[in-house]
Order: sequence, then C-alpha cells, then structure tokens
Amino acid sequence: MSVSGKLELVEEGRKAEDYRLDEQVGFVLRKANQRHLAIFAARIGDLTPPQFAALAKLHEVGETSQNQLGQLIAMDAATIKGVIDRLKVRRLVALAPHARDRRRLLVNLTDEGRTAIEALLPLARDVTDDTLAPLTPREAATFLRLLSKLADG
Amino acid sequence: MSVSGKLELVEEGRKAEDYRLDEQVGFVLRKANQRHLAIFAARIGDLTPPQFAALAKLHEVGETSQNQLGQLIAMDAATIKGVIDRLKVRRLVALAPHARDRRRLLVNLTDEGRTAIEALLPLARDVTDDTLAPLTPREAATFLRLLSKLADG
DNA sequence: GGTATATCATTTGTACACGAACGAATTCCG
DNA sequence: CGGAATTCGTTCGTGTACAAATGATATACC
Repeated sequence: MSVSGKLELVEEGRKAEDYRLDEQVGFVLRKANQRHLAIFAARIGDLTPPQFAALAKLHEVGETSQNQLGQLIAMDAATIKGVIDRLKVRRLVALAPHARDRRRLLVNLTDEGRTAIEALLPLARDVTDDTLAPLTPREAATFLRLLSKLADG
Repeated sequence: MSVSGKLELVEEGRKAEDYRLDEQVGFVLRKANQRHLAIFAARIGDLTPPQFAALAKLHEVGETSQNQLGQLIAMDAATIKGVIDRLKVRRLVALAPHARDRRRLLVNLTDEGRTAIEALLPLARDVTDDTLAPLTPREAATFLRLLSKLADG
C-alpha cells in the first residue's frame, strides 16, 4: 500500500491505531525538559531554574519592574510573584517602589544576589553543555536553531 | 581577536558577561514547551497534556498498574496518582485491585474513556502538526530526531 | 521458614504555571 | 477635564512535578 522509503518526511499513515505517544513532539519535549531539570538540579542544587532565570536576567538588564522581569523570562504575573517572593526571603533580590508609577514594584539584585549569580554562571554553562552532550557540536547548533524557531512560533 | 565565521560551532567566548539566558537550551526548551501547551489547550480544552498522555498510553497498552503507567509516560508515583485520581472522578478510567499482588492498583479505560481518547486522537495529531508548523517537514524530522537523542540522554 | 531487600502506593511539603477575578493607579482620548 | 481602557500587582483555584517518609506486600536467598 504505502510507498515505503523515498523521503517520506511527512508521515501521513494516519490510522486510528498508530498514534504513538512517544513520538509526539509534546511528549518528547516534556521528557527533554525533565532531563534538563535533573542536570540543573545536580549542578545547581539550591536554586531552581526559574529562580536562576530571574537572577540571571536581572544581572543582564539591571533593575526592572516585577511584571517586566516576568515578561523577559516568559512567566506570567502570578508565577513571577512567587519566584520573587522566595528570592526576597533569601535576600538575593530587593524590592523598591517606583518613584513616578505607584503601581510598579522595582526588583533588583542585592550584593549577595549579584555575588551568587556571578558564581553560578560558570555552572550554568556546564548545565547547558551537559544537556547538549548527547549531540555533536554541529547537531547541537542545528538543534538550537530549530528549537528557537519552534519556541518563537 | 576572535576569528569570526568559519564554522565556529562551539562558542567558547566564555567571558563572565556574555551569558545570554535566551540562548541556553534549558530556557528555550521551556519556552517551546509553553508554546506547545498553549496549542494543546486551544485544541483539547478539557483535558491536560498529562491526562491525555495517560489515556493515550492506556489505549496503547491496555490495563496496567498505576506506577507502571507512570513509568511509561515519565511520571513519578506521586504525580501519576494525582492524574489518575482526576481521571477517575471523571469516570474516564476505572481502578481494580490486582488479583495476585495486593500492592498493585490496576488502571484501565472505561468505555467512556475509550470513546473519549479515540475521539481526541485526531485532534492530538493536529496539536503535533501545529506545534511543528514553524519548521519545514525536513526540519521537523531532523528536530524530532535530535530532540529524542537529547531526551534519552 | 524467616529475614533482608525491593516494589507499590500514599501522603506531605515545596515550587512552578496559568486562568480568572480583583483593586489601584495610569494613560488614552474625546 | 473626565470617563474608558490599560497596566501593574495580588489573590484564588487547579494541576502538574518531584523529594522524602511511610506502610503494606512481595521476592530473594540463606
């Protein structure tokens, strides 16, 4: 029936039966994410990836409002609030009211936060390297290009 | 200084400053996952991806124990329990004790669950297609291959 | 046969993640 | 100017995720 082989890139053999969960992007994406999380936790134990992302982005862009920071690291208002709350308790970030816009809450690194994130950046590179280790450098470059395309829609 | 161009695949320009969060695999992986989740929610509103995964896998393999099912879809015991609990309330799965091993809890689709998952499978294909839409078919094939390599370590 | 070990499921605690609803402050614009 | 629409932050509710502790049952093996 079906012409086997010959660049059959789009698998349109769509019977009700042959849906294989393990081959769906979403499922594999989730598993890849799990593996990355595990590698991250092994290397950077006392900070979660979202917490690290918040600190790293603050280090990149300096003081910003809470929601703005959330947008920069793809977290909605409710999520970023929880992350900042926990970082604040640990004194890695400090909050201040915005001078002219009383709705805004400015977030910035404390000295302690800056020291911490600068110490962690090398480890974060290792996390990236470990995650990409199953791929050759060439594959890794391709993968990152396609992944970005996918993420940005 | 640095030789620009010429297949410089591994970017080893590792100064303390030029860590860009937005280019790290983990971060982009998370964003890609977010986009997929949004597409899934738009197409399959009344079931979450983990719930769908559980039903789809049950449909694939038939009755299994709760933990076994969790392993098949990469969820730990605590997580799969929550998912199954919610599916049970909605009568999409049914639980039964294992005959010879009283520790085990057998999970299976109800008739309603089977009807539901079979109706959803075509939509799930659309979710996959939409997610991969930013890529050409060739790119999508490459991406999935590399992603699987990454996910499996 | 009985103990050491392993497996299955549950519970607890912490941390995202997001939709929806809300109040306060600001901006837009007629 | 002044009301409408937006933006900013908070809260609530639901649903993953995973580590760690626990109890019940099975299996291994001496």
